[in-house]
Amino acid sequence: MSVSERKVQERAAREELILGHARGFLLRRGFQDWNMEQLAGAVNYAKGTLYLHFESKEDLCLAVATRALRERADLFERASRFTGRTRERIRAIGFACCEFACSHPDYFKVELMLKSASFWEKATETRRQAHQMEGARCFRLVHEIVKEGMRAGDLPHDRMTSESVTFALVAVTVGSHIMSLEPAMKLVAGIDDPIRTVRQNQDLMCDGLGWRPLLADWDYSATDARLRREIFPTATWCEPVTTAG
Amino acid sequence: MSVSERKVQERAAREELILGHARGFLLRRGFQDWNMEQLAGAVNYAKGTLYLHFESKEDLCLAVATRALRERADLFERASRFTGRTRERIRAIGFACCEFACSHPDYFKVELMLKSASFWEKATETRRQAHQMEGARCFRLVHEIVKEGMRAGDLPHDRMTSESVTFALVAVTVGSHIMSLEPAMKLVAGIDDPIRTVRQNQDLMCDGLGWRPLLADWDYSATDARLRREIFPTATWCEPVTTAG
Amino acid sequence: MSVSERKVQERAAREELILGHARGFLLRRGFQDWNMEQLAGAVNYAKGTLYLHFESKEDLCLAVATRALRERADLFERASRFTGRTRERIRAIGFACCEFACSHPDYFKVELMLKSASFWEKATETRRQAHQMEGARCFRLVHEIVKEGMRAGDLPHDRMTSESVTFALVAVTVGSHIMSLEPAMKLVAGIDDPIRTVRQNQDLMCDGLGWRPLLADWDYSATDARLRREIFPTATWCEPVTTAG
Amino acid sequence: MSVSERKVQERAAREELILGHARGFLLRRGFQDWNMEQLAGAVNYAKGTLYLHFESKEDLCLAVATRALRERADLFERASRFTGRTRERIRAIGFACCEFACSHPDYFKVELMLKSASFWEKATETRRQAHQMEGARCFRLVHEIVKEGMRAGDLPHDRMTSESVTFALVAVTVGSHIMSLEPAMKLVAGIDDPIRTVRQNQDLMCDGLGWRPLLADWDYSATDARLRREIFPTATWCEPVTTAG
DNA sequence: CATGAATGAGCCTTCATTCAT
DNA sequence: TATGAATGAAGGCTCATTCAT
Repeated sequence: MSVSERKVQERAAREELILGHARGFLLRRGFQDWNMEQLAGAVNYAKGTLYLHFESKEDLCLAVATRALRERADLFERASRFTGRTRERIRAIGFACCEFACSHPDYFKVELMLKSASFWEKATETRRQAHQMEGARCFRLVHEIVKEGMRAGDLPHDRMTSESVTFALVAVTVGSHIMSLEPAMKLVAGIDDPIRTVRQNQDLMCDGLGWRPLLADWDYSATDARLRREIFPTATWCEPVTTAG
Repeated sequence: MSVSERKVQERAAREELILGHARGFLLRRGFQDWNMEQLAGAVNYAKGTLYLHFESKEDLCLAVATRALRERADLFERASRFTGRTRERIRAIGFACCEFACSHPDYFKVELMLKSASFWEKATETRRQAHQMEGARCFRLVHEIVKEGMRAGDLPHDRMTSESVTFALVAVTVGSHIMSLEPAMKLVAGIDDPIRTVRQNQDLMCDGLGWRPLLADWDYSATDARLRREIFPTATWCEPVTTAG
Repeated sequence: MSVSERKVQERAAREELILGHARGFLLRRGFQDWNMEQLAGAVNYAKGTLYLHFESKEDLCLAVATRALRERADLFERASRFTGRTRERIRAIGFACCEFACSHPDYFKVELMLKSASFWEKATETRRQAHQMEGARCFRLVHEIVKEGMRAGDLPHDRMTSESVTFALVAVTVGSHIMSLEPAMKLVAGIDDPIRTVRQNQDLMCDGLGWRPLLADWDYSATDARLRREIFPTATWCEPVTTAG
Repeated sequence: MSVSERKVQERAAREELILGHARGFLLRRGFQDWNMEQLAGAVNYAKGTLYLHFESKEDLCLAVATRALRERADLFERASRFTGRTRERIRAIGFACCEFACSHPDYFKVELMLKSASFWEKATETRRQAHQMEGARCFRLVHEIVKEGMRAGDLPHDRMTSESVTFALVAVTVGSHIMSLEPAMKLVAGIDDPIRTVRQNQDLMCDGLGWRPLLADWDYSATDARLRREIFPTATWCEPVTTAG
């Protein structure tokens, strides 16, 4: 029993090792510019061993994406436990977003890749579902807060559906992240701290949605301080001073 | 003379033909899942002929993207001629965005592709510059209106730089387009008209930015009607009735 | 008549132009590293025009080689008219060799190429024969002098056949030329004047063959002076002072 | 241990197999007229397998040439151990030359190919150096004997440098080999035994250089007999009766 | 006659995947 | 179970040659 247990553990550890290195490759070089041989070399296992864990290169890459997405959802979940007014709570999600972006810079590059290639055909059905599930989890966690905001009267509920509001928040976040990646954009728009920009845009969208208390009516730096203390005490990300308040 | 003229025209026509089919391939199958032979077959020319027009597959694909981006910039330019309050004018850009998205659904898929691969290394310098120029043109046209909004006092100028505002608008637009492509997202968020969603999110962002007149204070359906009449009389896109006003 | 004459002349001139440039390409880049398009560009005619003169790339290259070989044979013929003892006369051929090598450095590179590729299959039969004829002409001119040397008693006729002697002379000449091309050889053997080396080796071979008067018994610098005066007054090649005598 | 040993052996054996067939192709068809697929077919391995051994077609071909050159240098080395007068010793090298030519007829075709193409750019640096090293080894072994000949007073040392003498010997040998390849030359010069012709020309050159004892003053058939006995007992090449002595 | 656009066979090389050991 | 040698399909690109104008 203990032997088989250890085997399971070792197998999991190795899978983790592979995924970690694959993630590095994926972020740095995209999908084409590396091959399974190089990955095998990097993790110090044989090529064949990789195929004991993943059915194909696409399968492996999808696993990388899913694992990241799961971390993201996990962070969202933790952020969901934050208490306070609903706008404070959605802000916690935004914080989680940034925490995630910090430890996974360029994650969206990977995510984008999934949209174009023939990953989905070549990946395992199981893994496909796993990925969609994590995506749905992220959406749901935001959606819950949105719905509560409407119930609480913080957020108008007669203008838009809760789904549309959720979508708007997701869109502004994803868009901000992606455009931040663009070096030309950074230059031209004078963006020196991409993550802060993401948060700012989220704030603007919340204000636009009429989610109270508006930026002008509340001291969100206090919220952030509490959030950090209660939920993300070990946050790696160092938030700069907000000037927009 | 007439002969050489015709030749030039025929060459241009064929280039158009190639670009058109390449665009179709790109949208439907991404970059990997087709090859030059198939494209040659589709346009009914020989492989070598393709290479009389484009130096490499990457070069060709970049040309596809640039052509689309140019159309986008052209539409922005036309929209820029719209008169009225600055918020109305930025709305005209948003309208142009939608007009573009209508005739180029999935354009952003192509654009995203450019971010990840090693296109840029393998494409001609000329074409690289052409692409960046069109991108800059789009940004600048929006930026001009933002700056005027600030000058006119429609848009607060002490909270954010004009570049940050522009970036926020770009981000929400791109993000909305991209997320709309996601079938899962459509389903889960109940999005039936993606383009309307994009416009709505732009509106929300403008409100969030405090760009007056706010959605609640102005009848933008009248603006839209005038815009259609004066600038886009032949708009292919049929805007649904706005419910958010 | 005058018109058709001019046409013939123009055609010949153009063929000459093409051959001249092709020779340059062949010498500088071998057979592979240039294409018909580049050659057409260099001579300022269209690709198709090249094919009005030559049936294939191989055919063209063979023509280049043959033309050079003909010049070589022509020089040999002129050298053959030199009078004096047979060893002086064979020396005249050696002089012709060097004169040729001077105006066609690296000619042997081209000649070597002919040995390996599938030129012969792809070239016209006519051209094949032309090439062999010029080669035979060169051989014959040397052979005649060798035979006369034997008849005159300058060259032993009981040790070797006249053909073998001729072959030995050809071999030492070709070998010296080819090895001179080798940069490494130049370096290692300290060869600063390849052509002089060729002549020296020819001399050594003649001595080895016992062709009188031997190097030690005759003032060949006087022979050379007369040769220059009588046969090659316009020799481009400036012979260095012979030290071996 | 035994397993890995066998693997190494098998790998070496296959490399040998590939090189052998490549050599055949190279000799029979030059560099252009065959492709890697055909070679793969000939050795009954897949195309990809070839690339496990060699980085490119050029690399492979250079390896063929180097391997042959190494054998040549090895034979030279063995010949160098022959004792006797220096002219006898240089004759031993000539013998080695012929022994090599016998087992590698047409080797010079391959060697010539290396001079013209862009092999050197596309081949591995390692292999480039290996080739040059073997070439230098051949030259050095001859050079040593030449220098000793001068020291011993067998060879005049005031007429030519030792390097020039070495070069002359190399030139006559290479030239004789190459011209022997020419079918037309064989015919016209009545060469029935090319190798004997090479040796004869070497002898003539030695005589021309004044390397004692001259052909007329020494019984080299006795030397040859001893050479065969002491150094090349298993010589595959059957020397014909020398008529020139 | 001269052109040069169009052709398409041909080739080297890569690399995901398999499977015998 | 882990390996890594072997595979061979696939694809981008070149270029000699043709032929309609």
